[in-house]
Amino acid sequence: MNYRDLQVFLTLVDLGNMGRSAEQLHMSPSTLSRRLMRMEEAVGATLISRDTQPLELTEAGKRFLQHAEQTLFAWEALRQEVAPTVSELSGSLTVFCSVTASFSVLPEILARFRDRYPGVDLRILTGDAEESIPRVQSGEADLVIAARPERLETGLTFKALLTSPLLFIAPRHASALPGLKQGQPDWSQVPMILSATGLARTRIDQWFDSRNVRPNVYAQVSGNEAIVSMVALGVGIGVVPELVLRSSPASGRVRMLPVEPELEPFLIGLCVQTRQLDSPLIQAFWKTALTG
Amino acid sequence: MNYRDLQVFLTLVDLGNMGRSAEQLHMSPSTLSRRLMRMEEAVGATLISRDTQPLELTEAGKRFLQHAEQTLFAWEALRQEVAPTVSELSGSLTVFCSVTASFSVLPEILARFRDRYPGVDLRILTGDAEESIPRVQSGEADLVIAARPERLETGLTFKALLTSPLLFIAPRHASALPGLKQGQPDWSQVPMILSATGLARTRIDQWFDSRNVRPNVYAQVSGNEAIVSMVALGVGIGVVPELVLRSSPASGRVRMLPVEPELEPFLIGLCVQTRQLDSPLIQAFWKTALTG
DNA sequence: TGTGGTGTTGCGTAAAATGCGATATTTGAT
DNA sequence: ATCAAATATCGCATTTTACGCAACACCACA
Repeated sequence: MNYRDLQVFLTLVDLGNMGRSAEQLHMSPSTLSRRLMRMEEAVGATLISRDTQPLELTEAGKRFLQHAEQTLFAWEALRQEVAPTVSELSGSLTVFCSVTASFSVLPEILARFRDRYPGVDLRILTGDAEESIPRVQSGEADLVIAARPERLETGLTFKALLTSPLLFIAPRHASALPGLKQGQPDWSQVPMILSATGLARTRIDQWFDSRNVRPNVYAQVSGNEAIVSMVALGVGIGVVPELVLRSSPASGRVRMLPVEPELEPFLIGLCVQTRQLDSPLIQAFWKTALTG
Repeated sequence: MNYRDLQVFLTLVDLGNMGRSAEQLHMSPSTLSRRLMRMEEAVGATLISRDTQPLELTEAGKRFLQHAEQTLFAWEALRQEVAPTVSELSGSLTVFCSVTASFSVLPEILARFRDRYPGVDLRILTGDAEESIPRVQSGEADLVIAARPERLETGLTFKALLTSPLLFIAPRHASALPGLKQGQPDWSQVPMILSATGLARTRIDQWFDSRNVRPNVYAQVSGNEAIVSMVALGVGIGVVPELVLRSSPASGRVRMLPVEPELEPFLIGLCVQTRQLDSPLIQAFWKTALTG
């Protein structure tokens, strides 16, 4: 039994559903399931009755919940109390974050960091992903949260946090688009809505090249979010990272289009000038982001 | 950070010494050292100042000790409270334990078991290791803690708990034994003190056979403890499991004799009739013994 | 009788913990 | 003062553990 388990249990109780909890905890349902089983074996009793929805705590489970809350609270208090100088860390840190990345990891990292280092003046810039590398190189930004570029310039260090597949999306209903029936679309006909620039565009161009197809580019958009909206309107087919799709309000009016071969997924993570890794502020952020 | 870590920390604080703590916790000093380092990283502060002997707690360490005690206490209370029927387990369980095994694992297992299942009437028999298998087969004993025999009869299940090397030992001083100078002894000359029967004797006989030597057996003894005493008196060379040697009061007057090849080590563990593994009492003991 | 959603299991793989041996440093004894 | 024993830590190879994926069994609901 470890403290991470306790946190996992709290989430599970809170959401009352394995799948959703697994998602929020960034793990697979099977892992979560087995983790709960291990906890139950450690306690020596069933904690959660699975035969109802939402999941329901057993008596032992309620007792364990109390224990978990108390212990985690005491643990956090201890860390706050004992951790030296760490909370005295102060200064200013500029983080550049691509819009795509800001949907996923940014909120969590930010919450943890603000909690741990309230004295640090944190400035967040968001913008197009392709600006990220120049910004960190020029020193405008100390850190970047963005997709890993094809080739990483020397002097930069990148550490992945998560991956997100690049997906083809089409309007869910009314597929009255030229070249789009069932089966594979006719790529030379169907109107495409693509990023104007950036890594996603590079990947897509490569994909079409490798199939010797010249796509019918209907619109070039800057900003992945706009792509989802336009596809939802039925204008054409688009390509966006799954992350963007998931958090888009228009995702319900859009469907995934399976293609072969799949586009190489986005690798989203932290990027920083290697020689800056010694700086206490940057080190603090780096660690906060990497250790759950 | 897990609960096992907390227990480890308590032991470390109690003994004030890494090596001894590692021994008591059945782990290597390096493991213990790294474990402590991990804890310190998790807390965010140094817990124990290493530049003194005995080890001394830092301020953060004292605070953490308090947390560890509270948490473990709450955890044990929870288990007691919540574990179903388990504490109501009652009946009688007869455990046969070889003398060799009784030096190592028995006390710990017993302590845990009595603590967890106070209602069970526990009878301990000790005796020669070779009696153990017949006893469990005949049903005189429900469980056996002993060395694993060469060939395990069908219908029996064995689970190892620890290993202990078989060692040649000689008198520490006054090696005025015939055939024993520096270097390898003259095995046909040097007087040997061996177990009369049992697995140890089988192993030794095989060892001499493989070297085509007929040993000069000075005395055949029943009971490994007596061997240590006789060797200490300077009568001859003996062979005993390290476990016996370590807990013998005469171990200081005896020295190990490195030989090639080494004798195959003893495998000490739990043995039970396979079909009995379903019985709640036996299952309880089995689990208690196996899960630290 | 599907159909979408639930939690669980088998299996191959990736990550973490461990032990052994070597090393640097300290402690104690002569 | 100096040697010897003991102590904690580091590097490396191995074992153990946890994980994700995919397939599965189960349930409600249409």
